[in-house]
Amino acid sequence: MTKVKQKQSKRRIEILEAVIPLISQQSFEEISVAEICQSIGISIGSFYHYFTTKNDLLIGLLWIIDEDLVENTFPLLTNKNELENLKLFAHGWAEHVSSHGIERSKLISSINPDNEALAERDRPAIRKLLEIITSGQAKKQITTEYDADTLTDLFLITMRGITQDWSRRDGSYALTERMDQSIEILLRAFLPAHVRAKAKGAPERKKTAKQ
Amino acid sequence: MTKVKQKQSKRRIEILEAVIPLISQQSFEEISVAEICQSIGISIGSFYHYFTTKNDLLIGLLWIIDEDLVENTFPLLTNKNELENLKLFAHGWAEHVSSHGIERSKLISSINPDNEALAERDRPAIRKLLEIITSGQAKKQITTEYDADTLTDLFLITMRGITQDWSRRDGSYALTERMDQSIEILLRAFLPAHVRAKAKGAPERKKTAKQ
Amino acid sequence: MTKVKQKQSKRRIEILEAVIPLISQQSFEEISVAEICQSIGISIGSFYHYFTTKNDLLIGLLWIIDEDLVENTFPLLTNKNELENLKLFAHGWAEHVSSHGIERSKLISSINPDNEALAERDRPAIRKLLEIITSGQAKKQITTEYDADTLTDLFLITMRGITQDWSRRDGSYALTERMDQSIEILLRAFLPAHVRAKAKGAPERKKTAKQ
Amino acid sequence: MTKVKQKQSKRRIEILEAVIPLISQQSFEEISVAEICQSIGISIGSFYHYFTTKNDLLIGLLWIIDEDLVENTFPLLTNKNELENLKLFAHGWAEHVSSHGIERSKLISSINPDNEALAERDRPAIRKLLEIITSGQAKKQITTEYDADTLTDLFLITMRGITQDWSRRDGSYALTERMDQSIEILLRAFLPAHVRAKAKGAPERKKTAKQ
DNA sequence: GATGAATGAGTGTTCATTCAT
DNA sequence: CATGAATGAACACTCATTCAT
Repeated sequence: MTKVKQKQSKRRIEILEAVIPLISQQSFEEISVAEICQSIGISIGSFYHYFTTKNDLLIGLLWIIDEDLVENTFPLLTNKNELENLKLFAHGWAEHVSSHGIERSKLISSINPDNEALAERDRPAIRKLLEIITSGQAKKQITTEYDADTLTDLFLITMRGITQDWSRRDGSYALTERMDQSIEILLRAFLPAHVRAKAKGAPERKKTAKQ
Repeated sequence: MTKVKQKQSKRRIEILEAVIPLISQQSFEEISVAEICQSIGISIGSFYHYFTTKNDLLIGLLWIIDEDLVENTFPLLTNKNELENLKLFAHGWAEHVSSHGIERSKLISSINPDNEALAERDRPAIRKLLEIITSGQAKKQITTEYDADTLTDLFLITMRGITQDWSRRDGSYALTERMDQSIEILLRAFLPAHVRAKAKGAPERKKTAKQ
Repeated sequence: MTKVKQKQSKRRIEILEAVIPLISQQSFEEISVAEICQSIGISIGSFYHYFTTKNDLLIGLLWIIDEDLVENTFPLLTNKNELENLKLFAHGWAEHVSSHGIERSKLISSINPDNEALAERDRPAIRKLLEIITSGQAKKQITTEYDADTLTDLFLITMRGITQDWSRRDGSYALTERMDQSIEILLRAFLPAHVRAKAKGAPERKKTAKQ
Repeated sequence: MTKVKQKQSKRRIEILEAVIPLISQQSFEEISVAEICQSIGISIGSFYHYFTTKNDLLIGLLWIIDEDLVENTFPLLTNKNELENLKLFAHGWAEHVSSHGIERSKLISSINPDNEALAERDRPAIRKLLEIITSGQAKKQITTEYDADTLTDLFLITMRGITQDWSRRDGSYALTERMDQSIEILLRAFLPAHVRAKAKGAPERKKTAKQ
């Protein structure tokens, strides 16, 4: 992260922020470097001064998008009940994704796995989730039948799965509602045995947000 | 479906089957029509005799891949306990995916939602899952606190999420084990209230299959 | 002509006649042999049985189009006044062209001069015109200040020029009216000196048919 | 026009001028972009840096060819007798065409009428002719039995017809002589009634320039 | 730092023609 | 006579990247 951070000169960040809106309509692969440069008003030469490669731009984009998530969502996770924090986390994630357009959501999921920098993308989110779940297990709010890593992964995978489904369907339904409901169901599986016995489940039968 | 089926001449299917192994190494978008033709030993002209477009080839590929899944997995789902059938379904799906290489798995998830043929891809799987879950609810094996559509979607999304995680990580862990474990956890959320009280969860603490 | 005629088997003519309507919308070059075959319901193999080449088809097309002109226009040219016959000839030509669509008109003018058969296309028309003009000169109806060949060429070139202008403008005006008027003017130049002195020109001032 | 003019960078014009000789041998449609680039020694990438499309090149070519005609022919049209100016105009046109090769002449006449830029090509020429004829009518040198537009069109169509005949026959005769003679005859039709009476026509019988 | 002209391999696709059956 | 699968050179055009100024 530090290495990446050093690279982020002021101008570079300005360019990144100018590029982000372009990704709302066309996919990253569809848009050419020339188009990007013309749209944001810099020369191709300048572009290649700040980014070694088009892929380098992608990394930069993911970096600032992530920063955004961390800054806006993490501070909210202060609930005593860690299950609530998990719900808030998922809700914040969904809001973050849906507020930035489908293409950007696709951008995030279109990971080129060759790239180490990209593979590391989710680290802050993973760490935060792991903290919450570990804490929840300590507080007996979350089952200890499975270890925290396992539950973290499942939680993350489910969030990503929901997000992808939404972008596959071109954002045709309300992502946050859908996320809330799905996570509510998933979290039934996170309850410890003694709580599960008393749980009443969803108060009423609900239809999916998705049409 | 019939129209698609009519198109599937013997030679066309031969070509499709010859193309599949090529997708194990490079992504569909990375591989050019010329490369495909050279690899499988037909002329470009012949290729365009059987496929109107490169995208037409993609549709054809997804078609036979789906057929494969349906033929090999669906007949196994004969358990009286529908929760077991769900586990078998997910297991069969994971086996199907992992036995065919990462690239092919990526192929499946790289859906271009513009394409109706592709959008319909999951239909047989969705219908089958819906049947199982509906039947499970009728048999009081699955919670009725959420409707069958909602649960089906969550199940499908989780399966897809797991598969994608695996291909994102270039198949670096055993997909089937991972799938089995994750689905086992998810299915805790599917239990009806009266069953949950008695459930004992996982018999012993397990580490994730993923390293 | 005889050599060409021998080639014209019954089936060949049937095919030619089936192809003609296809040329009304798309140009000859735009339409592929495969499309032609599909449209008229023969196999590619059959096509190449009757035509050695796509260009061979073109020659055949021009041949029957010409026949049409000869059959429908020449019999009308029986006026005593040869200037009237010239007008009738031009009028018939214009009707012939405009009744068969712009693309067919373009087809006629898109002559590939490499091709001898095509170069000879206009011969019957030229011969007929030459007859009329020669006769007109003999009858003192047409000036003898220029020889018949010269006048014939000018007449033909003007007719073709008018036709081309019309097809260049995608048939946006009435060709026959335009032809009549232009030829009327041209024929003023064909009058012998003693007639010109008495001529009154056009009875009234006219606007061009073309908008 | 201004927009087009702005596009004409120095390098672009250099390329256009380098392309012109290539069109003397093969038709524009026959020559590929790759061939053009190789012949004039630029990369395909460079070509597409200056021309958005192969058709864009065509427009550019017509543009500079027209400029040439205007610059070299229009200044000569200063005669008091407008009929003489018409002859000079036609002569200049013929010289212009024949000095630039048949293929270039074909290029000019192979107008794709979809293209607005191309449709406007003749405008300067049309306007100039109209001026001459209108002026000639005012001076009683040209008949007023037909309006200036009609006569202009006929004149232009005849010139184009002659040019096309010449290029159809692969430039096998002297275009300028042919043009002069044909226009001389045509202009007999342009004479006002009172002049026609006195006209003596061609001083001696001439054979067509064309063999 | 900034520019943008130059590069050229690569793309998906077309199509007249051949020929074994 | 008839078929249609097979061919493969050719096409217009794209685009990430380099580098001299």
